[in-house]
Amino acid sequence: MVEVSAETTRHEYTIKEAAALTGLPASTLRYYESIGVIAPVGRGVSSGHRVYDEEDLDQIMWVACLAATGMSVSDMRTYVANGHLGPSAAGEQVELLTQQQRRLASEARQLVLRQRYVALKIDYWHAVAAGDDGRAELLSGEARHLADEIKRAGRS
Amino acid sequence: MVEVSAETTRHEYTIKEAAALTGLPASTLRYYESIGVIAPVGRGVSSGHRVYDEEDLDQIMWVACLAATGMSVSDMRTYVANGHLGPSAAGEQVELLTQQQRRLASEARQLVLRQRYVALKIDYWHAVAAGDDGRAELLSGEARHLADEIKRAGRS
DNA sequence: GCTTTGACTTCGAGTACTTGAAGTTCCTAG
DNA sequence: CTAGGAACTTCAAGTACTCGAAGTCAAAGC
Repeated sequence: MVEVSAETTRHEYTIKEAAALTGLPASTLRYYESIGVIAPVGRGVSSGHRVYDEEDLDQIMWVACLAATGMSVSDMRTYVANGHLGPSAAGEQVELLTQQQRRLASEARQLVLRQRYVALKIDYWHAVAAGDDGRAELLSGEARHLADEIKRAGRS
Repeated sequence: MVEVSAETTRHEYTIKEAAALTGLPASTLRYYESIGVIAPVGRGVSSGHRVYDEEDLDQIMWVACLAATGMSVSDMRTYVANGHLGPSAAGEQVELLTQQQRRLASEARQLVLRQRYVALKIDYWHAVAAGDDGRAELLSGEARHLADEIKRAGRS
């Protein structure tokens, strides 16, 4: 069907793979493309399906960083249009990726707290079901304390 | 203007105070009330403004916790409704919470992989900026390998 | 060769807030 | 007592996805 490229092996990805790689859902990738935040992606000749290459992935990663730092889509569009995107802005890329790294770390911390909170609540309801009011009371207090911790972590 | 409280001090709060105490914006409190996630709040007789008491605050705290764990509003509504039923609804509560726990665990796995990916991308751009094409190539390959891993994890 | 399965496509509607407009009401100060 | 401003009210529209329906395309099984 498709003849093999003679020289470089060009890595290509489906939208699902691109989504897994960049952390953005496939629906969001389509949405971003439709509103012009990311450049139009190439299509498979016969299928019409989106085909992402490494360059696309770098671009999406960059946009994902902008989105993660709380930039609105209209601002992102402007920023991307102003040519801040691409290898020439490597320094800027690193800075935003570092920011993204911090955000992911914070997200991970919050996730752990939430997991503990949910686990606590499950214990609580088990205690209630077992009629152990003393233990239920204790766990309820613990959950409340943890809720405060979650809120504190969320503000950071 | 000084009210003569007969016995106990009844704590009452404006929507702004309730927002500050529970961590949810005032607009969200109004929204949650309008869709029935929290019970209708009492109103000032002459002003028509919302007046929150301690019980309201407890309920909102609880809903804020559910929201923080990423639960949908319709699930929250069910959950809160069941909460008033006491121990008899414990089974359903546990089921909902266990579902939430699984979701959070999967999210955590994805997060770790994404952190590694971003770290790799930072190293990559450092290498590009330094003109170290060999290292850049190497890191690019590693990123691709990690991409496969993320792809595998995404299927679970 | 045909059919089924599954991933992709677009498009329009739904979700969970969020913001803005326009209109009260509360409070403070002159 | 009255004027001004902050804070509240509702309601409508905007935002940034997110989902479901209906259709297309390609490889695997019979």
